[in-house]
Amino acid sequence: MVSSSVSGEPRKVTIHDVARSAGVSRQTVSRALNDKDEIDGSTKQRVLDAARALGYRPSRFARGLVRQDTTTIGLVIPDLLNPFFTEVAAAALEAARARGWHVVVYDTADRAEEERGTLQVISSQVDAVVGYFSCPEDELQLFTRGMPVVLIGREHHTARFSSIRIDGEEGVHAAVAHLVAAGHTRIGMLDHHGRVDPSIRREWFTTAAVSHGIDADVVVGADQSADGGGAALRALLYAHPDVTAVFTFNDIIAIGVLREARRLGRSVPQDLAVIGFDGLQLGALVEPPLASVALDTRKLGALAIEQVARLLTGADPLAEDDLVVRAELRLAGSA
Amino acid sequence: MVSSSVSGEPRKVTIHDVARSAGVSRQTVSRALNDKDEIDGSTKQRVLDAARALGYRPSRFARGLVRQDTTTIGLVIPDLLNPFFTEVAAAALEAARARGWHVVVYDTADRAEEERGTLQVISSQVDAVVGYFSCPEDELQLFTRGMPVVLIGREHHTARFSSIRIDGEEGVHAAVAHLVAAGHTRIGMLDHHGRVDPSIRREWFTTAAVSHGIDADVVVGADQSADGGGAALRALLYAHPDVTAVFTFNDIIAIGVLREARRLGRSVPQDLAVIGFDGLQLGALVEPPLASVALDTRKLGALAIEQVARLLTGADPLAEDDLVVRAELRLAGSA
DNA sequence: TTGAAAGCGCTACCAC
DNA sequence: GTGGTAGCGCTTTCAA
Repeated sequence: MVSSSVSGEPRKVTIHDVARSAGVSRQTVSRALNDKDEIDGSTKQRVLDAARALGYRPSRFARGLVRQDTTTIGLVIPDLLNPFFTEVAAAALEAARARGWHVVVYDTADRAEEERGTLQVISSQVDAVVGYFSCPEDELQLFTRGMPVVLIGREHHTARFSSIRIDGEEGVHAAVAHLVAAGHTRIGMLDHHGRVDPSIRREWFTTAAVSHGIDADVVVGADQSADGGGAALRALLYAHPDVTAVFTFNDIIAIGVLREARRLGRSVPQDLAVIGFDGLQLGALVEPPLASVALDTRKLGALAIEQVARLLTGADPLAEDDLVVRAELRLAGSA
Repeated sequence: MVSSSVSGEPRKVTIHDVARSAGVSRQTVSRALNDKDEIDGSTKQRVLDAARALGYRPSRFARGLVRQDTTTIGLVIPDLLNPFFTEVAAAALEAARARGWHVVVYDTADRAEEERGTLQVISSQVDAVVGYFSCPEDELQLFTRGMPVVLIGREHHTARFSSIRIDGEEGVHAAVAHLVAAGHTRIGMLDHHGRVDPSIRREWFTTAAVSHGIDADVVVGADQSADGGGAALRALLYAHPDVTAVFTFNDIIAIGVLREARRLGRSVPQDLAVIGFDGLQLGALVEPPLASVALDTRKLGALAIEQVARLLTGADPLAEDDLVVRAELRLAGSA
């Protein structure tokens, strides 16, 4: 039993209803609403009044169907509250706006489940997808069938999707070189933890440390939060009291380190030099300002959007070599 | 002269093309793509192959037209990089996701021009609008004709639009009371500047100060940035060297104050107590942690979405009294 | 200035 | 299991 007109659920007002109510044809309504010239002033007013009275709003689907001129892309972010992703999102938004595109933002809360749900729903809502995904490529491909996809921050390029790779090798090398030149011989790293394998950022650190002839195994895992950074610093200093410099997986962790160092009575950078990774704007707000192996997040977003544009129009996509953002050491008070 | 098939611009592949290519009808294509049961496995595969070969992707407009079940709202934010708006945006996204809605995010870069452009374009892309607008109501109404609109953070409710009001009166009163109880008699405020009239937050401060019998005119304008906060603190201390406590327009400014105080050799909270406004998560990252008259940004976002939902379904909208988020004093290391 | 008709690309509801 | 037909709500020809 389906009673069609229960309370609430006001049936959609269409252009037809407005036409009837104003005593004109649908085309005339369309003319009035779209500010066309070929319409009498009084008729137009009458139509507009009727439309308002009925609470009419044109269907964006019907309209989009007939004049297909809008591009909408989906931006998938693990956590908008994480400043790094905020910066990437802002950059992508800006680049998209420059092209007149619309961006639907999805925050997957860093959960695979949400990621899947987003993928399900996204394919019928956007023309292309940009963002971060942790799920396997097979699954990704399954849900995005044929839709252009650009992954951000993948460690390696993949065969099936375009991706923007982050290359921090030189930057991390420069960071370690700087610390060594400043006289540090025991440099610790606070890697992220929780995943099984060590991060690629740790690999960069290891390579750099080895090439400078210093220990590369003074590493402790940290939760990716300021609190996590603080706790990890304590653990690190407990295990290796002779450490005088720290490189961290990212800036958030580094900020926790700065805070914890102060609480421990260690002054930065005299007693402890700190270099983060990401180059967040946030790093300038703390005291001392955070040195960091910095990523150009705007370039990250712009590149992703550029590649999507090419994929969408069928133009030659950018080659892998061009889809790279290199991190650069940016010195500041903390080192 | 219209040459229809210039290079680039690949004409849209429709379900019809796929049907022809696979030698089936359009309905069968539809069935294959939508995972319906009533289709032979091999047929399905053939259709899927054809679709992929042709690079077919269903039109979201056509699809949306026929099964109108998706709600998309536009979220308009002045600056996504501003942590406060980031928090509001994240909250709105979360609330929208809980309802299965899509959210198109527009960053107006705090420019009236962009705001207008966004408004122009938004009306044909979303079912409702939530967010911040600085343009006059007339203009707003012009562009949003009939579309539900919920304004956030307006100082007063308006007749024409729903709005979520922020009420910091009690919170600011509590902040001043706390400072007075701690023995402070000269409390400065760093207001935002750039606008003509003093902010409503300043009014709250004034009221609270007067009611505690202390000067309410120790006020300096600050740019809404950490640097602005630092500069304003210097100006404030220069003009009023006896100030021992500062209340700021927002947390960003307060964080600049914290940093500047350290540089000036003033320890917080001993030499200078600091209380911000907003209650950003960011406040917990600095040292000492920032005391603040805190807003529940999640409630802000959730309320806005809730009201949009009511407007959209025709349910009874929330009354003005329910569309308020009250700020509460949250003490921390800085005060 | 206005109206009739066609069709955008897709899915739902029937027949077969 | 598959195909025809009829729309979804709108704008764009083209006639009147």
